[in-house]
Amino acid sequence: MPDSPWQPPRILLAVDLVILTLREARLHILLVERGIAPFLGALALPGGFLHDEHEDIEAAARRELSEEAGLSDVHLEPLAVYGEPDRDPRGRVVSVAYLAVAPRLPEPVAGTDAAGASWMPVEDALAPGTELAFDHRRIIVDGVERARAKLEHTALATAFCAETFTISELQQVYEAVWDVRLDPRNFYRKVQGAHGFIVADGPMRKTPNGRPARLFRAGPVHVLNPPMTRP
Amino acid sequence: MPDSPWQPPRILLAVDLVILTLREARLHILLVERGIAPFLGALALPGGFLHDEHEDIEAAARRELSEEAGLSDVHLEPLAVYGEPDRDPRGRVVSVAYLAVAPRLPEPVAGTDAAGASWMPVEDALAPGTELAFDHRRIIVDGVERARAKLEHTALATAFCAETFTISELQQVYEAVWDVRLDPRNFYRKVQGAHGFIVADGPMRKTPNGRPARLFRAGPVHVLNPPMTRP
DNA sequence: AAAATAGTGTCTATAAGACACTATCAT
DNA sequence: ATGATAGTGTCTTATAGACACTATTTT
Repeated sequence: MPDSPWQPPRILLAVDLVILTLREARLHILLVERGIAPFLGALALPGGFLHDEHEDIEAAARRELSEEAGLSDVHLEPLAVYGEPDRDPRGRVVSVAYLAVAPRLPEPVAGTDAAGASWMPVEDALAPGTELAFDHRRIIVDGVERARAKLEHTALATAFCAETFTISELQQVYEAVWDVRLDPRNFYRKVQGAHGFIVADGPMRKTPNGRPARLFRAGPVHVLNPPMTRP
Repeated sequence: MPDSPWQPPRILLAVDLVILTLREARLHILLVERGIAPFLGALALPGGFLHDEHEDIEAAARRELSEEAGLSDVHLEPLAVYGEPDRDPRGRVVSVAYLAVAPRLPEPVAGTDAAGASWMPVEDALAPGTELAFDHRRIIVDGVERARAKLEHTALATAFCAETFTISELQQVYEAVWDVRLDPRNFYRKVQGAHGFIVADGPMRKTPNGRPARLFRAGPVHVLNPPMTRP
């Protein structure tokens, strides 16, 4: 008697989000505390399963971004796929990870699903003592490394800033993500030399302390030329 | 009465392979002609569905590499995920694309599943007149762009070469993938200056025409420092 | 010898980092 | 005035490309 015809297996598809922002000049990531097994109580990336068979994957990522983090209109890009057969003890789950970058914002909105989410310095999140669910440590490492690399030759840094920003605020982004100190004077000329990276936003000014700085906004160019080289 | 509890949807997972090599100093890609609908008769990337629920995704890519292309032991790395809801008319299929780079090889082995596969210049594959299945044109573009970018700061170029190679062979890789002409003398010094990129393979020699060249093999370093900059 | 490719040396234009200096604010 | 940050100018050094030149082979 003939075998029943071979059918490809069906698997579960999840999205996970590495959401980065800057707080107090340090790189932070948004993590949620898991309320159910497995990894109950451990920290995890915001994310979840595809809602239905026809949902677009990036749309699912934006939905989770909104539901779990209360964020919209932030930079979002595919990061990688994580599909090890045993990465989820409940069964075969393939996850598409996204990298999101948000400007400086207040705490995750309490009273929403985002209430369980909190910003944590990336350094702490990756410290040996921090218990992270699934393979999320690896995903965070990959996401941070992606951000570091993209700062070099794309305008990603502006996604960490508000609509308008000063050059020294932009410098803080580079210093926090790369974890280095940069010379403000050379940084100033370098960032100005990358055509279309940033454009002046009127002769407006601002006053933290010291001479007021000119305000800029993200320019039309997303690929930096020349690139910002890491020391 | 209560709704039945929500269950996440299950989807089909495929792998697709962008397999690049060098033939006659031009960048080629391995394509198969589809023998079944949809896109019957169109060219497509080698690939297929996950075999069973427990198969590792990269293992599936290597399996297809062997079954459809007769290749083993070649460079293989994840490229991206393609999951548009309507990318496959048969239903929801999410594909994980891989980039493979093979050294110069004879034709795909006839008499195997690879018989239907053939090497084609990338330029021809991407020409407007070429009919490609699914979203494979986009995947090829992404794969080639990935190769171009990785040549700059990794040792990927050596994956296009045999075990040992001359510096001018390595230069041909860069010229074909980047589609530029490079000065052999500056290339020579530059490639030598990237520590650990290539190492001499004895004082051996070789004879195409002109002075014999020294032979090298891939060095231990995979991240180039300084990088090979594109003109 | 001529042609061809391998390999070395050197010059020049440019870019990157160090850092002195000026400008404009708060106190 | 002092301190702080913004912004400009300049010098030095490292690097990328142009290209002359030597070396070693085949025909």
